[in-house]
Amino acid sequence: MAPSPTGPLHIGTARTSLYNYLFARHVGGTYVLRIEDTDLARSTAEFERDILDNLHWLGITWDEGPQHAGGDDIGPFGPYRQSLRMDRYAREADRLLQSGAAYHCWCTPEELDVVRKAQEASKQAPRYNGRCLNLTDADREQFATEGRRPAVRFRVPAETIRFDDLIRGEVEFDNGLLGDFVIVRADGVPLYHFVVVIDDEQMGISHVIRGEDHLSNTPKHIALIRALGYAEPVFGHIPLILNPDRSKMSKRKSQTAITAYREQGYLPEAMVNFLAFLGWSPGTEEEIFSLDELATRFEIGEVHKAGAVFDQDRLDYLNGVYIRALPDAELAARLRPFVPAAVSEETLAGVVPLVKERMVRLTDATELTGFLAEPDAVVAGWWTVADLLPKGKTADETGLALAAARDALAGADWSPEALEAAGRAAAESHGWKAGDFFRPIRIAVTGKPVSPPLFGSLVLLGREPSLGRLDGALDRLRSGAVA
RNA sequence: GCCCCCAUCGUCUAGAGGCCUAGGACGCCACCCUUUCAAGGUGGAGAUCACCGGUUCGAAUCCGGUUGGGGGCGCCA
Repeated sequence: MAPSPTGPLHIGTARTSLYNYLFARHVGGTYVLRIEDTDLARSTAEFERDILDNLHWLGITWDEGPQHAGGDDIGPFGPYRQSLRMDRYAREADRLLQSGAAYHCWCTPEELDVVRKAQEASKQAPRYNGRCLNLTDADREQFATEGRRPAVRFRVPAETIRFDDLIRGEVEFDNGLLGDFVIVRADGVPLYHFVVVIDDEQMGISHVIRGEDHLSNTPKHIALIRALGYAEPVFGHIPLILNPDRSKMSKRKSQTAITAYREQGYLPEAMVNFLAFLGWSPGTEEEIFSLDELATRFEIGEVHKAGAVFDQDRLDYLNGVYIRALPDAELAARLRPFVPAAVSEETLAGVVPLVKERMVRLTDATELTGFLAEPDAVVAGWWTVADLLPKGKTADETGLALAAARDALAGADWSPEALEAAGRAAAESHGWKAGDFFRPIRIAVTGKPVSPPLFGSLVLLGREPSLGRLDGALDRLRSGAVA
C-alpha cells in the first residue's frame, strides 16, 4: 500500500488499503506500507499522521513500513518513505540515461503547455512530441547557457504490453501510442511512475493491488520494469468508489476523509465492513463480518470489475447494527468523547441502554443526552407552550393534566417502574390516552417531543430537577403565554 | 481526439448455460408492537438481467456489435 501524504486518508485509499490487507492476511503474505512523498511541495507530516492514525483506527496493520507518523521503520528494505530514497532513484535514472533508455529534455513547462493546447485544439492525443530526442551537443549547450535545466524523459518502446490482471484478466495496451514521459523533474525530483517501479523491485513487492485509475498507467510501469531489468510483479486493479453520479469519488461531491466519518461517530468496524462490501461479496447472504472474518473469506479474484457508488444510507444502517451489538460498557466508553463533560460517568452508563437502539452515529448521543447536560433555562428554550399540547387539547386542559401528572410522579418512588405505574394510573383516572398524557411531561423534562424512554429519562435527570422542570412548564401554561 | 475498463431492482449485491416466473440487503410504502422516536416483526412496490444479433434443445450467464458510463493520456500521485 502506497499512500501519498498530500491529503487526509481518503475513503478510496482506505478501501484499497483494506483490500491489500485482506489479501495479504488471507494468503499469509507480508503487507508493506510505503509513504509516497516525492511531491515535497504537497506532502506534509500532518497528512502522514492522519493517514497512519486512521489506518490504525480501522484496524489495518502492516508488517513493513513506518509504524507511526514520524516513527521508525520496521522491515529490511527501508527506508519506507520515498523522500529518504532519493539516492537510489538517482542511480537508476543514471543507468537509464547511460543505456539510452532515457534522455534529457530541455523543454520548459510553458513550451510543453503550448504544444499540449495545440494538440487538444486539433483533437489530437496530448503527448510529448519528441522534440529533445535528437538534440546536438550544440543545442544542449545553448539550452544550458540559457539557464535551462533538463528533465529526464523515458523513451517508451513502441511495443504491445500484455499483462494478466488479478481482477480483470488479460489486458493489452499499445505503448506505441504513448508519448515519452518525464521520470525526473528538472529540479532533480523523481516522479511517481519511476519511483514506484524502483521501490517495488527493491522492496520485493510481488503483488500490486491498487485502484482502477492506475490500470492505464500499468503499461508505463511495465515498460520501465523491462528497461531496468526488474522482475514484474502481479497487478490487480480494483474498481473505483463512485459519487452518486457515478464519477470517481471526489472531495467536491462527497465526504471523502476517513477522519470526518470518525468524527461523526462511525465505528471502525462498521466502516471496514461497509468498505469491504463495496466491490466484493462472499457469495452468500451473510453481510456482517469482522475484519478477521473478512480476511479469512476474502478472495482477490472475487473482486468486482465495476465501480460501486458510496451509499451513505447503507453505512448508517451498518453503523446502527454495530452500535447495537456493542456491550453497554463498551458503548459508554466509545460515547465519552461525544457527550458533554457535564454528563457524569454514572449518568452516561445509565443513559446507554436508553439510547442504544436510537443511535445511527455516536454523535447522536449529543442530541439524545442534551437534556441531562443543559441547565433548565436552556432546555426550556427548546419548546413553546404550543409544543406541549397534545393534538386536540387546549392549554387549559393540558395544564390540568400536567398538574395531575406532576402530583402523581411526585408521590411515587423515583424508579422507572414506579414512575410508569403512577403515570399510567394518573392518565387513566384523568381519562387521557397515555401517549397524550405523557407528551407534556416529556417535553417539559427533555425539552423535545422525541426523547429516550420517558421514565428512564426522569430517573437519570433526578427527582428534584425533573419536578422543577414540570413546575416551570406549569407556570408557563398558567401564565397563558401563547407561543 | 486516442487508448483502456465496465454494464443484474434507486443503491450495494447473489448469480460462473437449465435450480431464475432473477434471491438477499439498504432505502421506500403498509401493517403489527409501542409513552415519543427508534429497534424488532410481517407484508408490499421495485430489474423486459443496457440494447441488437449470434452460439445452444435451452443464456442474466458464452461470442460479436451498438449504446451508455467510467478511467487514463501532467516536470501530480
